[in-house]
Amino acid sequence: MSNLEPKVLDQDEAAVACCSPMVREPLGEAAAVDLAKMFKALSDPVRLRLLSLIASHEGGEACVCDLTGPFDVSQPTISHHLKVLREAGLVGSERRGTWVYYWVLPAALAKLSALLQAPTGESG
Amino acid sequence: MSNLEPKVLDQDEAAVACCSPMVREPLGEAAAVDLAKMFKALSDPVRLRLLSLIASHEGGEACVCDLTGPFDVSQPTISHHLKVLREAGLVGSERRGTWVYYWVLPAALAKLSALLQAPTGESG
DNA sequence: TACTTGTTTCGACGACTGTCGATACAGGTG
DNA sequence: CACCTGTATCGACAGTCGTCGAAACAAGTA
Repeated sequence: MSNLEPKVLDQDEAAVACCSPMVREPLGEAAAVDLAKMFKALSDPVRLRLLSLIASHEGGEACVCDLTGPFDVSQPTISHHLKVLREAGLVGSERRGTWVYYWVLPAALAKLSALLQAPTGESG
Repeated sequence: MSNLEPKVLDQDEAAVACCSPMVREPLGEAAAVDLAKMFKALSDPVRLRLLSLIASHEGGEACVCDLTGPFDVSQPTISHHLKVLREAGLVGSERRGTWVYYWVLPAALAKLSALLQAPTGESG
């Protein structure tokens, strides 16, 4: 098909897609609510470090016992932050015997990354 | 100088660079604090829509008068959110006569986008 | 069973956030 | 000057968030 006529994207379509750069088309209200939850999960320094600690850990996953050491906050607080990351869909978790392991869900990060992609070469 | 010897990245350097994917190396505490502020600015649906509305607006910039219409919140609230975006370094603004114009700072978005880039092909 | 270790949940507290109406400020017009 | 429009700031309020200690739950060991 030709693209002679300009494509018209309505808000709903942007909301469903929700993965294309936000600089190209306005975000729908529903998509914004959904994405805001993910960004909120990233809006705390401890959670940001937790995420990168998990992602960069050997094997791509880390036990909670690996994650409590590097922080000044209590272990229940770490557990709380991990729960926030999990409920935001940014990490997965599984119990194996005594320990609970967490890993990053790459698709979620990629989704946010794509959304923020800006045309730096053109307008910057 | 040659770069024959392998480069060693310590935490401090990661904190300064703060633009490489967080999945490769743990984020430093200072970098995490800095980045969390930006993500916090993105953690509200109204601000997310404001940002995409500004970015996708004709000419890459939008007057505040273009931004108050699409929302159910009051004008002072929009002004507040724009201030948050500006103080987070995500948008720039300038007064021209009666109107105030806002535009997206692409480098900031690119910085966050790069940080979130995940190796989807390898581990996902 | 009792005990130990790893992890989550609970309840509480202070701090921060999003929202509003009222008000102040900036700039154009008559 | 007075007046109007566009935008930002102020002060207040309800709701949310990050944190803690205490307690509960999960799983292994003796």
